[in-house]
Amino acid sequence: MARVAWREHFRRRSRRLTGPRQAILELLQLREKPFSIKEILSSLAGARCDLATVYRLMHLLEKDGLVKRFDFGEGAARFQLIADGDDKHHHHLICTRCAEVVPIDECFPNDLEKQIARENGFKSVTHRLDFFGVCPECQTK
Amino acid sequence: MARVAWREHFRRRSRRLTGPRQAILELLQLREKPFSIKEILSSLAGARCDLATVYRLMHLLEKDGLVKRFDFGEGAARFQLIADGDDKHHHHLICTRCAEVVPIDECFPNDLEKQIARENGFKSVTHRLDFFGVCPECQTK
DNA sequence: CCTGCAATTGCAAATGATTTGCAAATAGAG
DNA sequence: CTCTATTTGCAAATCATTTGCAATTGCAGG
Repeated sequence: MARVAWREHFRRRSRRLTGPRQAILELLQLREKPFSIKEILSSLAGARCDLATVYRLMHLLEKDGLVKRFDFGEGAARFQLIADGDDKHHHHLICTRCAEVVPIDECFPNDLEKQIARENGFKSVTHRLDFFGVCPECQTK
Repeated sequence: MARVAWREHFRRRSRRLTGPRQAILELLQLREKPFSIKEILSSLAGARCDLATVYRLMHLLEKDGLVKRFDFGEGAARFQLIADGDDKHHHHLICTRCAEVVPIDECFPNDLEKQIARENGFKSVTHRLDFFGVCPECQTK
């Protein structure tokens, strides 16, 4: 999602593209890895802004579907800009060292999920599937 | 894991089977669903004990492999006694209403995991797979 | 370009989960 | 029954996240 798109997106919802917001959005699109709130804050060197502002913006972007929230079990959430058209069900391969996230299209077989639901009498069954490992880059360090 | 086994397990590690510990262990084995710390504390009606004691015991039991920690994304951890011999890789079907947990033997195909690792150059790849839905019991409420 | 006001921000205090320091209590080996 | 290392309770500390509120500031409209 490009700069122009934000302006559009924001205007349509009568949301203001303020300094902090622009800085954070620019930062988010620099890298495809999800950022933690702390990373965002410390990477905002010049355009420092408040912790609460970052949290508030992440909530907003998440609600608007511009950002995806991750929980890698680190005790703090991570956020990543959602690429254009990237709104289908898929999974992630996460580097446990650097938090790089690779989208994975392979999915747990749908039939198997239905079977599991049926066998146990559960309804509305969904699943969460993530892979954890060490990325090529981190293997060399 | 039965009462006798704890005593044994504890003694071997020179850990003391105190009042609070017994009460919590008894409670944990009452139900197969994982407990949150708050549930443990409030269910300990008679034998009330300190919050810190519960947290400390859960850490200890987790380290000893007597208890499994769950994170259902509720913002607080849950813990469940590990059944005898239940130490193999498996997944869970979790009721989003009552937190009941059903162990699931079906697993994400190993070959597919290897393939994903290979295709992306990742090493030491593992996965986390959980199913969420509404259990039979909760469907009737 | 200027104005008005609702949307935002910064700051500090509140929350909620979890952890920790420490002195008092106590299990259990001998 | 004694002695000591292990535990406990309590209070204060941490950490991530949220919230109240007064001060700021986009931006729609003149």
